[in-house]
Amino acid sequence: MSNPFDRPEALSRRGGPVKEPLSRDRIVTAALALLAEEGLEGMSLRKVAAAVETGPASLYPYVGDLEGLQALVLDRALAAVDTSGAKRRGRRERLKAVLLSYSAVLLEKPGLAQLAMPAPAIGPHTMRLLDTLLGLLEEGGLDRPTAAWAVDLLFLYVTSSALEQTRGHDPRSHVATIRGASAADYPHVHAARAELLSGEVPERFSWALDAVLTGVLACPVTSSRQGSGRKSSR
Amino acid sequence: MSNPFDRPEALSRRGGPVKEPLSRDRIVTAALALLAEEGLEGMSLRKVAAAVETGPASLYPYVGDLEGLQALVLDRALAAVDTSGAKRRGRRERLKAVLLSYSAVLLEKPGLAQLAMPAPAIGPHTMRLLDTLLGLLEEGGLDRPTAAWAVDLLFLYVTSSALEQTRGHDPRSHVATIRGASAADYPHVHAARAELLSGEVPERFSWALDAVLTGVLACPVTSSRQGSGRKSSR
DNA sequence: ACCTGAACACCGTTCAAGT
DNA sequence: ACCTGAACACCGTTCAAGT
Repeated sequence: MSNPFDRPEALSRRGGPVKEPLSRDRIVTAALALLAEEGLEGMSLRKVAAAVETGPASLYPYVGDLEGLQALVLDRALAAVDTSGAKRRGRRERLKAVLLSYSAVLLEKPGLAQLAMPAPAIGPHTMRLLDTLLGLLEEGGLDRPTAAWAVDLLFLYVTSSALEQTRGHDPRSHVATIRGASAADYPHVHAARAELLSGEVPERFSWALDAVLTGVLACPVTSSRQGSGRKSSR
Repeated sequence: MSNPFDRPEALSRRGGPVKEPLSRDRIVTAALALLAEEGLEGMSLRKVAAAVETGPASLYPYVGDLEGLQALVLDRALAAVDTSGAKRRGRRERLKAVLLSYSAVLLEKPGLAQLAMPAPAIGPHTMRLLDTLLGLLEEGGLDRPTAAWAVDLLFLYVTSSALEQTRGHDPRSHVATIRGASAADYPHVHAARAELLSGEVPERFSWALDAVLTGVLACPVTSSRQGSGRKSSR
């Protein structure tokens, strides 16, 4: 019952006050704007409250606690994911297009990937994305149990990859650490240091998606055993 | 230069005071204990300082800021990863054994996966793990460019998977959300709801590792093009 | 009854004042 | 010169006092 999407927001009185009344929608909008401008730590309850011109205590009836607000903000942002993917020809291309759109949305605002990583609660837009991916995977020829497990793997990889890209972390330091790896202590890293640092991000991301999709297609879950799935459909 | 492993720690005077002198090692040990007991937010600079009986300002010369302390704690914890993997027969089994050990270490203490996710800085134990994985991938028949990109993919997946497991997040709510998906709004989720929730965690994790490894083996990077890698060895 | 200012119990980081 | 207590500028959350 901790899912903030389930909790009805407090209603403002009819014929309300002169000032624009507070609402969950207004709060989430303000929070998303703050996130875009200042990143995740800029989106504090106190700053959001200030942005809608009230005290921090007033947000609680509308969005619950900080985690609730974050879940609402994430799902609002994911409304921008393009799940149509209609233009591409092959199903695999459509699948990659949806995943790329999801990744692009996460990368658009600085703190979004951080919010998405542990997926605090699933809202309607996240559900739409999940549903689309499941559909494309099944259309692509995966049996249902494999598609169900694969969608988790894909989500996790794309989200964590976006998180890695988002957090600047001065790639400098990693580069320096890898370049500085001695052949004595870390022979494989030393030998592969050029390759470890090679390639542009989109190139690597695209390769990784292809690798995961290829692997998923080649590893049907049902071939071993799959416990609780009820029907062995198709 | 922000890598805390590079910064020499302040030296305590020879023939120091009566009380056990402060040191980076003592601080990191205390912090790791705090992490184990209270989780990530229990490991605040103030609490760590209290644990070593000093004021919060005193930690700065030894570990830098909070991020520095977190990087040191993570790497210390990763010392426990078993990179030998000697017992298993096949190379793929050895690879999986190392990844499972890494995952197990992350899952042992509540906040570790959170620390590892964005990999703030790479310490010696992380490097050892990276080196081992690279070696096993190359032994397994991957060309060097592919192994270099694959190790990133594997790291990201295993770490984010551990993070997902660690953060309790009351799986209840996700279960309820997926169970409650209407056939009208989310047809694929509705149809696959049993499969989405099926399987034990280790089973799913093992399957995902196999899928990723299979995909990686089937998708050599060099087959397309791989920009900056210098030599096309082997 | 609803709303919210002020209070509470924390943070990370800095800096001046002490030894 | 080094070390650190106290101060600074924040947090999320609660609750009593106001309307």
